[in-house]
Amino acid sequence: MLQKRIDDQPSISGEMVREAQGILHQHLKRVGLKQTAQRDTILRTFLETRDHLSTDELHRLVQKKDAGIGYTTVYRTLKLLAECGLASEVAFHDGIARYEHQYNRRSHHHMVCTECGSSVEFFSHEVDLLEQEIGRRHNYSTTRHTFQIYGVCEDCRKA
Amino acid sequence: MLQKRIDDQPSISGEMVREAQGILHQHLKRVGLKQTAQRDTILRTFLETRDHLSTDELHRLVQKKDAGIGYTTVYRTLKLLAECGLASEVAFHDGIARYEHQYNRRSHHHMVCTECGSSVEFFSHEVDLLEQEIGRRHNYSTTRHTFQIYGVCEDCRKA
DNA sequence: CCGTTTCTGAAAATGAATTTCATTTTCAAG
DNA sequence: CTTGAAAATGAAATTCATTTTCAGAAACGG
Repeated sequence: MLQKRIDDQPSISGEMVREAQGILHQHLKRVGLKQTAQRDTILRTFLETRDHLSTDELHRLVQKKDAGIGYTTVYRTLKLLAECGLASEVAFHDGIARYEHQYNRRSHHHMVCTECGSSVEFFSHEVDLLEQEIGRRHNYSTTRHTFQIYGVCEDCRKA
Repeated sequence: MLQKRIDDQPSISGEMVREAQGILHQHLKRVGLKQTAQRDTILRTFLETRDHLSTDELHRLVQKKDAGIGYTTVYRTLKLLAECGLASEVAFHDGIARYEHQYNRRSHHHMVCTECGSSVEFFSHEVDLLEQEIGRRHNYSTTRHTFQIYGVCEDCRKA
């Protein structure tokens, strides 16, 4: 699935992979879980993409590295990554749960084409401020928000 | 499920029900479908609530009026209502699709308590402007957006 | 090493959403 | 009014992503 990014960075560095792995290992130790080759492979594969991956898509990528790793383990590891802040779920409203990197990423949002499913990321500090303001006004302690715009991209309008 | 509203109106008037029914009937005719007692009952029941209803919840309410109306028909009618702009889907990220009135409602958003599931509605014209601006900037013709804030409400913080 | 705890992955279960299909109803033309 | 073609209905079956189960395998503190 196509995806434009506003903050295109060079692909992930070995440095970042090591740091992320450290975060995962620390999290595992903290909650009394074990560190395994599968979990490391899944994390590495996840970090190497810059897409919004469904469990199924990540599973497919992981299998290219180690065909023995099953869907279930990918599913469970994505939950772990979300737990320790390395990934976060992002819902595009098409019935499939997707995850994206959270580590070292600025808060951002998505605009999704309802024709072809491609997406654009954008940043808006205003939205972050709005979360705080609304929370204050109604006495919620806010933790996060979702903001998505739906529409039709230029290419699909032409076709 | 508790729900605070910013724009509490008196409950729906007979006038509005008739107008909404007109919109539905016109839509049915336009796409070559037929008007039925079930569809009218479902629409009326839907309009009488001020909540975010799942198909299942609406089905339960509808059955109080006509126990013969099945889940499937409610499901299909909700899609019809969404098609003609009387309802719109709103996802609270708990795996259940919900619908709310769209007819005669100002554009609004939700803040949801992740502890008890209660929600507050709020309005923010800024968000509407943002949709337009981002769309223009990236050449999308935007149709809608979703914006939800998640947090913990005052009551749940106390408990 | 050893033993206990956790992990793994195939398969089964879950559950909301959607489709199927036999029957019933609508509605417009005669 | 009929009438019959098209659509609607609703119970049941299906789909499909997600989640759980369970028996064997691997991790790691002692």
